[in-house]
Amino acid sequence: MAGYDPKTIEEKWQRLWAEEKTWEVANPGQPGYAADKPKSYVLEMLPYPSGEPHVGHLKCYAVGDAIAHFRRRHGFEVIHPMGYDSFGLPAENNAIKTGEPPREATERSIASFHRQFREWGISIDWSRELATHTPEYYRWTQWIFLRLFEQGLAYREEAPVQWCPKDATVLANEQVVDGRCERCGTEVEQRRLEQWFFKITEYAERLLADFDLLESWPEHVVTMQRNWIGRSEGAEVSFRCEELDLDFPVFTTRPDTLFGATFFVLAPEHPQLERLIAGTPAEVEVREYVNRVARESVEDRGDEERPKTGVPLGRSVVNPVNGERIPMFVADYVLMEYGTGAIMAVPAHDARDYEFARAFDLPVKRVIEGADDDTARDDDGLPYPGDGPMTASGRFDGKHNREAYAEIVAWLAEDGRGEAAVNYRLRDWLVSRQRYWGAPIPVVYCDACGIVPVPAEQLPVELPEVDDYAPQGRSPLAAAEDWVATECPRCGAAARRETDTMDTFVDSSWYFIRYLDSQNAGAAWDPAAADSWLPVDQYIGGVEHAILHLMYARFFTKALADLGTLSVQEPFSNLFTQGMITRDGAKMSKSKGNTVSPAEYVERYGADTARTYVCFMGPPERGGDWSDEGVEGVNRFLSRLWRLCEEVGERETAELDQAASEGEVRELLAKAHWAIDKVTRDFERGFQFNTAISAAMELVNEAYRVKDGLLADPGAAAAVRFAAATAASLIFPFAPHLGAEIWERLEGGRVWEQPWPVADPELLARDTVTLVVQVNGKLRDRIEAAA
RNA sequence: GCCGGAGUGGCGGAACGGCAUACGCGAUCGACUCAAAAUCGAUUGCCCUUAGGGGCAUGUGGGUUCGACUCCCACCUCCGGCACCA
Repeated sequence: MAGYDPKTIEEKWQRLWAEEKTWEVANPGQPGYAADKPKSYVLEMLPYPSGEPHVGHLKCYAVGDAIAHFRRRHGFEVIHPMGYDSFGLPAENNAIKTGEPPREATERSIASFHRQFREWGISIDWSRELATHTPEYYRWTQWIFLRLFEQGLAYREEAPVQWCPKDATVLANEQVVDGRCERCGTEVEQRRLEQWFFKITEYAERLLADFDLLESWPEHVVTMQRNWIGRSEGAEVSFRCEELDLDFPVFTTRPDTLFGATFFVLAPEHPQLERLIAGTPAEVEVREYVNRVARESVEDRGDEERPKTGVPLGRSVVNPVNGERIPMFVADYVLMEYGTGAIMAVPAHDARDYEFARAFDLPVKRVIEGADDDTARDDDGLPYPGDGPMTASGRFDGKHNREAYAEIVAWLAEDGRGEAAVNYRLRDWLVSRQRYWGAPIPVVYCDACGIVPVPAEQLPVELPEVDDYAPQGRSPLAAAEDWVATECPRCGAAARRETDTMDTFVDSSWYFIRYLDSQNAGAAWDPAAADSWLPVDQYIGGVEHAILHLMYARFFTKALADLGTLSVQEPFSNLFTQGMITRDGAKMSKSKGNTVSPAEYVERYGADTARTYVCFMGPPERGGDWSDEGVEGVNRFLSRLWRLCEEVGERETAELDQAASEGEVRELLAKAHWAIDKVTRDFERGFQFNTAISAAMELVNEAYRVKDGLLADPGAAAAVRFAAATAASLIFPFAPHLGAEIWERLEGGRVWEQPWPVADPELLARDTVTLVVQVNGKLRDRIEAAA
């Protein structure tokens, strides 16, 4: 009698799945297409191939694979693909450090990921595998770029951008965290550069509205995106500088406080600033201030604690509601990126304006009375951000400010002094990267024709080989002179290629569509394939992508739908975010030396143990601390299940019906049905795999309790066999090799071809309804009424 | 400051408003061993009691209910996100 030997079992089934291509599914029009089955697209976020897979990957794919298996056994045709997000900075930085070309390091890593995914026994349709760094893939990334360009959704513009001096590249706003580069932690600087942008702001409203189309996303992810988009309702109001005949529109969420504006502030980057100060006494001081601000780090500038600074311009604007002339300032607390880069300052009702007014000794004019019970902040209760009746506001005096709000906007709109407006915090997506290891932007610059898109038939614009990957403030591609020099596709004259590459988030914004038709050399995808599988029914990944990747992919889906190439508005109808695994309570990192190598555990305990453990640690959406003892515990359980199977496998067993009479045996059968019911419910309740696995453990424990002394009886042996087979069936989504092996030994055939077991309500009732013990009159009445 | 999420044994964590603490880990004792490992069995929320038994426990304080970890109100603590966004 051999013990549980995962190596033999796992190799056997992995070979079989590979040979039989068990998990491959066909598209419409292909042989084997399951037209009559409901479809389900189960997808885990594709890995970024750098080095070896870590436990985060193990958890993500173990959870995703369990979901895929559940869906299959609930009668769905499941598409479950895999690929690699293989462009990006780490491979390039490694190249700069070691001299190894990024392609080589990346492809080695991909090979390792691929091999380990197979060793984990993940049920992937490998015929659809893709890697975003291959010309076969990025050709279509470029194609999408050009479609967006045609629609005006990709545009080139000079803009102040976030620049990381260490990585020598610009970053998207989303990649700047606390004023630092998300990747390397260096403080970012501001620079003005010509860059490519995607006009995601045009979709701000739809990105917000279409949360309604989603079936199930974690509330906090939706909230994070909502905050990021940052929709504010208010009004745009024009203030006029009469001396220079210039209008300065401002955005305000508080048009009801317009009468309280006592000064006016421009951002240091405001384009009209130069005109306002040229030749005035303020000129020198303002320039110095602007230069000083420009040198400051984004982080320092964003510090709320810092005292307010600024410089008067010596100019004034007229408040359109009352004709008052109010002085103009430049101050760094006003941001060029938000609104119009200029504000009307209402110190009585805004904390920042109030602070500035105190620092510069400016008048504070209250226009909204506080409620009676308002506890004063300062001696006079200002700044007061709340509601109340209007005062010092001309014809609006005495009205409640909420009421006056709409009336003031309407009044301004009558003669074009202002109008209702909506503003977003969201900015356009900066996609240019002055880096080598990315998809080249498929554009040519011609002296005569300007920006010329590369014609579709000339795609892909292949990434050339270079020797030096180190960026020097321009893309390393600029050094590939032969490649840069080209001819204009429009007029044939000498022209130069764009040398920037695309942000890798562009690559990953559409990969889930390419999976559906990844071998298609003639198109990005076949619309019939996309229609048949999209949207992704269940998306699984880390919460760290809550804003970046998930919002970009939503934007792409909408833009592609508008182009007529997709028929869905949202890419992922259900999202599941798995929690992070820590070790000794800390985030794993190589520098801390607390990493866990999945390969090591798979080698020692087998993939089934490793996979089941990460699903058992706790609720999968929550994080958990890795524990070697916990792994042992799961391994113990699988070994016990194996032993149960071996022992019962040697016995004569009767028909289950004949066994079902005796008390203990009946109890075991009830337990099996309870476990079936529990695992099913835990899955449906949001992938509560930890408790589902617990139920399987309880079933095995119960089988052991019953087994001793009863196995000699063929009837009892049949019940134990039933319990073992049931446990194997239930555990299959987590430990597929062992589940398949035990099922084959006890029942014959393939467990994944069995429909998911359904609990017998009669046997269930026995276990669950006996719980009413100390019943009082009322409850007993209710039970009797029900019975 | 704003927005989310969470508070249950020594630990991870279970509980359609109905036996709180399932399952796992750890710990203690025992069986098998020359011994260890593995395996198997027993015990394991806290306090009191020789025992039988009793008392107290789901962050804190109230409320609804025959009955509350669960629902309602207030508060405390921790974690995550956003933050000079006008």
